[in-house]
Amino acid sequence: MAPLKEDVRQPRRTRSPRGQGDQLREEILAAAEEILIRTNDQSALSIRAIAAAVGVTPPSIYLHFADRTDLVFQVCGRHAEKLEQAMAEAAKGIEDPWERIRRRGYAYVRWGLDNPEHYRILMMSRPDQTPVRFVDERLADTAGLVPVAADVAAAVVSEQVTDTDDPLETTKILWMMVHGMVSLLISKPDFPFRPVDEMYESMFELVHRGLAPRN
Amino acid sequence: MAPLKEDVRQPRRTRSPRGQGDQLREEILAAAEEILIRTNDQSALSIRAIAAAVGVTPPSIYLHFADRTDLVFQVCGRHAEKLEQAMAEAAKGIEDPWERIRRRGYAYVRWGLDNPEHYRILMMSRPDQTPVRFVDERLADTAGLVPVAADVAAAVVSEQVTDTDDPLETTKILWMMVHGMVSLLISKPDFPFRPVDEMYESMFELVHRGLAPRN
DNA sequence: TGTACATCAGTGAACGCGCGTTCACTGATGTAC
DNA sequence: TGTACATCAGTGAACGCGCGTTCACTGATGTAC
Repeated sequence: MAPLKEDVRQPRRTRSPRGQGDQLREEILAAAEEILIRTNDQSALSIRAIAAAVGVTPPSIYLHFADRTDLVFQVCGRHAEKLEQAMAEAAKGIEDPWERIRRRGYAYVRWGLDNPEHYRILMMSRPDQTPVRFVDERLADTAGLVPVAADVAAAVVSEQVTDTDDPLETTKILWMMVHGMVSLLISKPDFPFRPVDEMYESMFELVHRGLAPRN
Repeated sequence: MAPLKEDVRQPRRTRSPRGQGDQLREEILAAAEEILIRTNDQSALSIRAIAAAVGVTPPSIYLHFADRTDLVFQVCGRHAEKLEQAMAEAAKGIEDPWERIRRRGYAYVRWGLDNPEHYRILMMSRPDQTPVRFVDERLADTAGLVPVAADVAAAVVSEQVTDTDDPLETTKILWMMVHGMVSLLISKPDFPFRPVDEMYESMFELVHRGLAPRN
């Protein structure tokens, strides 16, 4: 075992003025965020490491979070919102349902690749290491499934998609596909894949043809 | 932290006769296997837990494995072979390339769901926690990509598939899709998915239509 | 205006845990002479 | 046939590590009277 410990201890933080105790809370979340991005390793997110990064002692963390799990989950939550936002942003102003789906999917893939460790916690972790709201049906909102399902339904109406399946179920299949792309790229960074954009277009094209009505 | 430690310590193992030292090696791998299946948790696979399960002291492990990583990777290796075998088995005796692809894909999904923690180690872990041979291009053999690519090529020849793309690249897309299905089902066991078989058929049908030539 | 007191935002030291790994050893069994 | 010796398959005790968490405390700041 390497006994090395990259110590990013900050100088001791000056105490918050009375009434502004919640400020530390924000700093803790920000530091956790930063550690996650820098190390790309969830296990580096220890109470002690965070405390050191903030410039505070470990017990201080407990003034704002019940335990480590609570803290990690809150970090997650913040990012899940960003994923949703990214997807919504991508579809904004676009009318064509297929194009909306395409863009949302791409935004999903991009977000995952840009935030690999967040994506890993949210979507690739053991269920007991994932916030409750990301394990069951409530996930549907978070993963942005519902809006996509609406687009699929709209595509059915405009006869761009065959009416063979429940839109939400079709959406889950699409989710699996983009998830497969993101997670494989994250887990196998050295595998000779083509550039993401190309692969995404190939996959989307395939799906497009697969769902389009036969003429 | 729960101070509980499920102790599955076995009675002390009787020493192997002279010349049969390698027997312990097999017992260690078997015990590791068993722990992985029982706990479904890679982190439960500690040197100490394995030693306890075999009925031997921790240092004995080092008589047969360089370190923990070595051990875990060897456990992986064994299972990767089984995955390959399962896929080969599934296609045996089938002539139609598409049907071969369909069966191989299904075998892949099934194997992953039947061996979730093995699948997790092989395909969903951080690259530095995965055996070297499963991170780069050598993976292509292991994940069973090459035979599938051959089937895709055969399908192109028999005009069941449009000749738009490199068969191996198409296969990688297919891999992403089945991987997405397996890994999402593993990570989100409480999410309301339809039964695997149904989902797999939906997905395969979509792919089938997507790759088939327009008539 | 002065002072006792409550509150707030933390600190310091310690707890017990499981972990991978090392090192010197032991004791049975086979082999050479 | 007897005995010294090498080898083999392990053991026992300890190392130092980082971890989450608890507990009694401190010292500045505001508030009540």
